[in-house]
Amino acid sequence: MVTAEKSTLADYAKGAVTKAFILQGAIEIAGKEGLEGITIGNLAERVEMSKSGVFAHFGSRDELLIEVIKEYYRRFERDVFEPALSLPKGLPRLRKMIRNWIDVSSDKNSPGCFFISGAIEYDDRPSHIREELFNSVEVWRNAIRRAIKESIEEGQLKSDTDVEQMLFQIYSVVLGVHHDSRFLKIRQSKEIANKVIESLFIH
Amino acid sequence: MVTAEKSTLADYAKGAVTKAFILQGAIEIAGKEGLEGITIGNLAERVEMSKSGVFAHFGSRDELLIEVIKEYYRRFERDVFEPALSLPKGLPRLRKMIRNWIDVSSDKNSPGCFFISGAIEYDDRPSHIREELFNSVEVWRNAIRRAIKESIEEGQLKSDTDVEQMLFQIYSVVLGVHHDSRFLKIRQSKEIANKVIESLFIH
DNA sequence: CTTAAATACGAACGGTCGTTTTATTTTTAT
DNA sequence: ATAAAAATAAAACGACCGTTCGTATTTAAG
Repeated sequence: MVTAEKSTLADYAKGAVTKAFILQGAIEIAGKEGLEGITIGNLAERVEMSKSGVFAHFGSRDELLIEVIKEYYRRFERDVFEPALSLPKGLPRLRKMIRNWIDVSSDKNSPGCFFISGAIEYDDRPSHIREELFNSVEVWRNAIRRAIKESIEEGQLKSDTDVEQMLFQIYSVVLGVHHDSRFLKIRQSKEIANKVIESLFIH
Repeated sequence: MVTAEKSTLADYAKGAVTKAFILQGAIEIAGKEGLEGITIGNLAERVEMSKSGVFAHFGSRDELLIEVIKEYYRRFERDVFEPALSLPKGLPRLRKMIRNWIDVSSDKNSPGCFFISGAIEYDDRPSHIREELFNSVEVWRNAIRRAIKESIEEGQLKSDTDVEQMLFQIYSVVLGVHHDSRFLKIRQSKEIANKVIESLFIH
């Protein structure tokens, strides 16, 4: 950083670190209580700051939630999508994407999948938060769509495979494993889910 | 009602009517905002009563929510389960149960399925509300389990059908149609869901 | 018709909510 | 080292939360 380059306010060192720390706390709260469970008060308590100190980093609760979703999206990309890119195009990659997704959705130590819990929380409430969530979900769905198409092109899925139906079935299975492992506390739901996913690919 | 029969306090005429009216309002709120979206305040406003007037019928917000779940369960039984009983045991009945369930889960004019939205709202929060919801869901799942078994016994499903896996697949599809129609606003999700359900029964 | 019980209301309680304002401390750049 | 900028805190705001209390109104039984 040499000349009179104008740097964004939020990108100064200390501020960015604290902000990341706050977002981490927010994600942890949302993992247990849902995105709507994040309040300035309980977040401030968790990160041991004053309410106004937390608040100042975001300007509003809505903006805070939007940044939480953005941060979650980044992590999702890093943990679920990108590791699958090391595998060859087509079914191997698709399979890995889904497996990773099932892992984060069923693992009780992770905060769960905000794409899933958020979809319920904001299904009937138009807002910027909903839009942010919706966009993230659409990007992810497009990634799955592409992987399905590539699997067809590679000849690993039947050529008459209905992409939208396949997407629906995959998405449904992950919703199922999220539901069964988190709400019903069924331990073997992950195994069943993976078995069902395989059955989608075989015939 | 003739002699000195002792009747429950809550079952006197006027009170019961008002209570039912309040519960109706509560279900409508929950349909839009979720069960956690029900507050004594917004409910009182909706039914045009005072907060304390509403409150007196239930004694606590938790008890109100529990009664909302119980009322929803009764309606679910009446609208989803019971109409299927007129069809013969086995696949016809099972098919009808699932179709009805898909209908209430995807219809945007209905409040949606509390078994599904509630499962997300209370997945990590132990409480009496969660227990009530959990029990309702379990009763419904047992009804599906039984219908699957009867379909096997009638020879309409393969004899080596894995009941728990079939239940998982059915439940997942309904979670999928709920998600796609309510959050993503995909109109044809109901048709896809029904198609997938049929594919489960065919082979 | 009277009277007791059931029902509903209005006001207030202590809390928490998101947010604003003012002041103080800490960090960064000169 | 000093001054500007950024970060944090403390206190208070009006709004709403679930709940309690005392009182009035409505209902139903005698």
